[in-house]
Amino acid sequence: MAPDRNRRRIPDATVSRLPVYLRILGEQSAEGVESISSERLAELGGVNAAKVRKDLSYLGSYGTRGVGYEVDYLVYQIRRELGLTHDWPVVIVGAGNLGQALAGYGGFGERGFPVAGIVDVDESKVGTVLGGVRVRHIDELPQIVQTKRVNIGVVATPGSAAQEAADLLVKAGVTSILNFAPIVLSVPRAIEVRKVDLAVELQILSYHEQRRAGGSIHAVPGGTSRSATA
Amino acid sequence: MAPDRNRRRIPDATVSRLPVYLRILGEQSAEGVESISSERLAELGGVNAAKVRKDLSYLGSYGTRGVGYEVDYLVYQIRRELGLTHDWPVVIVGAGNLGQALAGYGGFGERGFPVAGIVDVDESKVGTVLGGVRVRHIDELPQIVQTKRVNIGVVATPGSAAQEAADLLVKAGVTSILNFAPIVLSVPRAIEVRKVDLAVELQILSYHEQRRAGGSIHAVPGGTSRSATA
DNA sequence: AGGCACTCGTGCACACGTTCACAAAGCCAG
DNA sequence: CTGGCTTTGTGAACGTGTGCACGAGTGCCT
Repeated sequence: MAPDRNRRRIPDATVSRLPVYLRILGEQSAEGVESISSERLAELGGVNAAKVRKDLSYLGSYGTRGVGYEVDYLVYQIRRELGLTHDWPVVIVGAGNLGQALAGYGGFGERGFPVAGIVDVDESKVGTVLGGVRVRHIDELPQIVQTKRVNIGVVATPGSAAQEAADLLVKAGVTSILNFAPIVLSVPRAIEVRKVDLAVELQILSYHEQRRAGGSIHAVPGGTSRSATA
Repeated sequence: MAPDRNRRRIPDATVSRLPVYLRILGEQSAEGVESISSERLAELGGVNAAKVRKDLSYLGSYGTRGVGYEVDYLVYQIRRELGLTHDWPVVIVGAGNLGQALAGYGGFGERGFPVAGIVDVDESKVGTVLGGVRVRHIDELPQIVQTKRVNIGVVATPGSAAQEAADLLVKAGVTSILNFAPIVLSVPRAIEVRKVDLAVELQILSYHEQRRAGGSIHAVPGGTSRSATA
C-alpha cells in the first residue's frame, strides 16, 4: 500500500534543495532584502531559475508575478514545510574524533538541532564534556531519547560498531538516523536513514581526477589561474 | 555527436555507488570470499540486484554467467576505474573543529587520501600537530600543493571564509574540492566540487519527521511575518 | 485608463535513472 | 554430450528530474 494521502508530496530532489534556499533567504533577510526573484535566488543557489520556481511552487503559490517572492514570508513557508518551526533535539552515539567535532560544532544548535546528549561505550570517555554536553554511557540512551523526546539519532562510531549503535537507537525509539559510519545500516523500513560518507565523496572526486588525467598518470600544469565568477 | 569521446562515460549515479561496492568487496575479500553474485552484493549494499549488474556492466563484462563475479578481480577493476591505483594526497584548509577531526580521522590515509597538509589563517593554530600533521599558515598553501602534487582540497572553514579558501585552493592549482562549509562555492567550471552539509542532511530528516507527524504537532502563531532566523 | 515591462507558475519535451524480464552463457551431473 | 540449473548482461518500459517556452498576473508609468 502507498497511502500518500497525507498531503501533497514534495519530490526528494526539491526537498534536498529547500534547505539551500532557506539559508540563502535567511542571509538576504539579514541584509535587509525584502523581495527576491527566482533568477536572483537561482544565481545565489547555483541552480536554474526555472527549477527554483518549480521547487517553490510545490509549497504553494507564494510569489507575486512581476515582483518576486517576499523573503521573510518564503522563509516562514519553507521552515514550516521542513518542520523547522520547532527544535529537533538529536542524540549522538560515539564520542570519538567525529562525535567530538559534531558536539563542538555550535552550528548544530543554532540551526534548530540541539544536542540532547552524546553517548559512548567507552567508560573512560564518560563524564568528559564536549561542547557543553557531558558524555554519558550508552546504557542511558533510552532514557535520553525518552526524556528529551529525541527523534533523530546520529551514528558517529567506527564502522564496526555502527550497526549495533543503530539497533540501539531504533530500540530507544528514534525514527531518523544520520549515519557517518562507512557501512550500510540495516534498519526497519519505517526508519529514515541518511548517510554521509567522506570516503565515498573523495573517491568520486578521485574518479573525476583520474578521468581528467585521461589515463596518463597525471597532468595539470600548475599556473592556469583562471578566476571567473559564474 | 558524443561530446565526451575520451572513454565510455559512467553515469553519475553509478559512480556514486562504486565506492560502496568497493568497500563491501574489500570486506568480502578479507573474509576469504572469492566469488560473489550480484544478488548477494545487492543485499549487502542495500540496493537492487539489477542495478548492481547494470552498474558493473559499465566497467565491462567482468562477471561469469552462472557463477558471479570474482571478488579480487572486481576490486581491481573498480579501483582502476575510480583512479584508486595510486594515492591522492589532500590538503585541508581550516584547522578548526572540523579540520581537526578530519586530520585526526585515520581513515583518510588508509583509504588512499593521505593528508598532505593542513593550513589555517589563525597564527595561534600554526605549529600545532593534528593527526601527525603540523598545521601550517595558509600562505604556504601553494607550496604544499605543488611540492606534494595535491589535486584535491578540502574546505573545512566557517562559511564566511569558505569562498576565499576555495579561491586560494584554485589559485594554488587544486582541481577538485570537497566543501564542508554551508555555502555554494563559486569556482571555474573546470573545478569539480562536492558538498557535504550536515545542516542540509538534518533538515531533510526533519522534513520526513514533520511529515510523519502528519502536521498534527505544529500550531505556529499565524502572525504575518514572524520567525526570524538568527 | 491603457499599455508596457516584469516575473511567476506550469505544460511539455527531453534526459537521466531504475526496475523488470528474458535470452545468452557458463557449470555440472549423469 | 545433453539437459537442467544458475547468474550475467541488456533491451525495453517506466518513473523521476530538468529546462525551455510561454501564458497569466501584477505593478508602474504615461
